[in-house]
Amino acid sequence: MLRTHTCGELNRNDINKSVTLCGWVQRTRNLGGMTFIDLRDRYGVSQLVFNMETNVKLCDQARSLGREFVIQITGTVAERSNKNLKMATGEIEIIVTHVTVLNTAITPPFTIEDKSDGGDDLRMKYRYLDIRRNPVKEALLLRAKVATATREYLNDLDFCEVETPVLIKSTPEGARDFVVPSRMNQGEFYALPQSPQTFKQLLMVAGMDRYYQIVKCFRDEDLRADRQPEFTQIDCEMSFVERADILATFEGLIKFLFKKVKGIELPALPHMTYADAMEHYGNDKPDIRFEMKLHNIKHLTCGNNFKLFDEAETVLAICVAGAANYTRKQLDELTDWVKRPQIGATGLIYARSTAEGIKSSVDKFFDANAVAKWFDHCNGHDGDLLLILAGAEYKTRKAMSELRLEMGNRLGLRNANEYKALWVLDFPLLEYNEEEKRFFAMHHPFTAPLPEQLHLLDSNPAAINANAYDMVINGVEVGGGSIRIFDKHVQAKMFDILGFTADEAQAQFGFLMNAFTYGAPPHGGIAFGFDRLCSLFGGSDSIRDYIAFPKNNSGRDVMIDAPSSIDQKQLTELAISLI
RNA sequence: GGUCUGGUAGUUCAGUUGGUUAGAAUACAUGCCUGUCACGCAUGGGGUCGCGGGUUCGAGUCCCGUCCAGACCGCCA
Repeated sequence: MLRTHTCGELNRNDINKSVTLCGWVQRTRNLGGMTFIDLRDRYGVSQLVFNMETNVKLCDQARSLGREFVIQITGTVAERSNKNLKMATGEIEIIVTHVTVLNTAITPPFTIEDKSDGGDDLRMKYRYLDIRRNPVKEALLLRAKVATATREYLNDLDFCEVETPVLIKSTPEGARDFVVPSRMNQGEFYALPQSPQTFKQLLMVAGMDRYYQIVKCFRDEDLRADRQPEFTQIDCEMSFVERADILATFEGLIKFLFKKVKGIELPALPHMTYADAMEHYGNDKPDIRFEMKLHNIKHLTCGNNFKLFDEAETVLAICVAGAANYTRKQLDELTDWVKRPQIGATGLIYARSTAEGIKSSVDKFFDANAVAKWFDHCNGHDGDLLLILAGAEYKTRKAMSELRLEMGNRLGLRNANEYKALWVLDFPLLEYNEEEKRFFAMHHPFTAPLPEQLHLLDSNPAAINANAYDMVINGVEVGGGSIRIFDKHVQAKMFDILGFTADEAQAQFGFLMNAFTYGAPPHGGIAFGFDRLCSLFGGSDSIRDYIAFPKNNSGRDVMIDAPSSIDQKQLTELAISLI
């Protein structure tokens, strides 16, 4: 070992010990007769002292050390005369007797400090320097902690971690696949898994009973702050269970993680149906840290010759508690906000309830009594502000959901240190696509209908709810899953409803349907977005902070400059010609 | 595919109505300084104003195009 201790562990108990440390030069403070160096490693920072009176040559050597030089020093731990209580090692310093430069370094493109002067772009290009910084390092350590705790919980419950292949078969449903050409099978392609879905179901057929895997998944879709082309899931599956068993097991997991990682006792997770979530929050992943529910006031607004409301499919209101003092300027600004193309509302109607009475932006059409009824319907009181959007059902509900979250942000109701988790249940099984004139599976084609609705598969499949569930925390979908179809006839019927011919189904998923003929147990599972979970624990909106080497907005790794073109020889081997 | 925002020193940014030699902070270099810890002080070097075109006597500034980055919409079973 090149060192006896780390830079973060020494304290007053180590005084007079002779130690050897290795690390990077964080900063040099040259005071003339005396030089201080902060030496940094993964564990912390220790101050080194060099004194001109004691050793001129050593002092000169210390002064010549540049930022980020890698050095090894030997010296004696001493108590500081001036203590720095802001530092973990601030009571001691090392009186250095010997310095070895292990490596020099050129000046880094940005400062290696907690609050770096580097922009995102630059920090990604030099991610290996970025990770030297505390915030990024801590994020990776947090991630490792979450992974360890996950394995601890699942291993204790006899879950078996199994690796599934990364080179698999492309399937048309769902997200775009990343594809990999096969040299040995020219003209054919592997796909990278969007999830190990079919493999974990096959493991259930194989009798593995309880499986999990912390696994990379790949989706070739456009990116967001919380979406990467390769991301990590905690992928789980269980046999001989019903929905309640899965919910209990993985509610247990999330509670365990909160306890272990954050020291928080999470209360029991409430259950909410998809229908209720859409009605009250306009959203299938409601943020229930605050109320401000959506109310349909269409029935209270008809027949007053106000064309907008009369012709609207839906009139939705939210009651913003205590916001009646919003100024005209603020309301105009909110109106502009909802009119942005991303939200797409045509306008915003508001009403204030104050001690002086009720005033609305539609006073011309509705008297105070009429508007008072709206307030009553929304459980509003004096001092509250009603915000109203009207229009087509789907679009208006979506816009109102966005407005609700925005008001939550503006009023500080979305505290990153407060956690409200819930289960959303009973999603529709199918979605009808108008363009393609066919049904798509809302979750995936292996999701079982609710048992009591199984008979509707023939008569009215659109009315069926899936035996599926999402875990939502603070408005973030952290996990989702379902009880699976394990009957080959039901699975065949499902493919039929989704518009697969028997031959197509056999070609795509024959391996699974064949497996189901050999005795598939009832089973179900769930997958958690591991990166999102980590960012939630870390209190950040961006999962990139919790991924060691993330891709940028355009799916590029700017550090290694990937993707990149390949040479003609490689293309020829693969029998690929570019357009 | 679309909307919006940004691109000026190594870095983070400012730059007025289009007008003299494009600034600040920090980083870097040199010198001074014996208790600093965001050390201090002094001096210095450092610019293809993303790129291309246009308007103009004159463009960092206005216009068009393009590239890059970020946020969002579409997309993400």
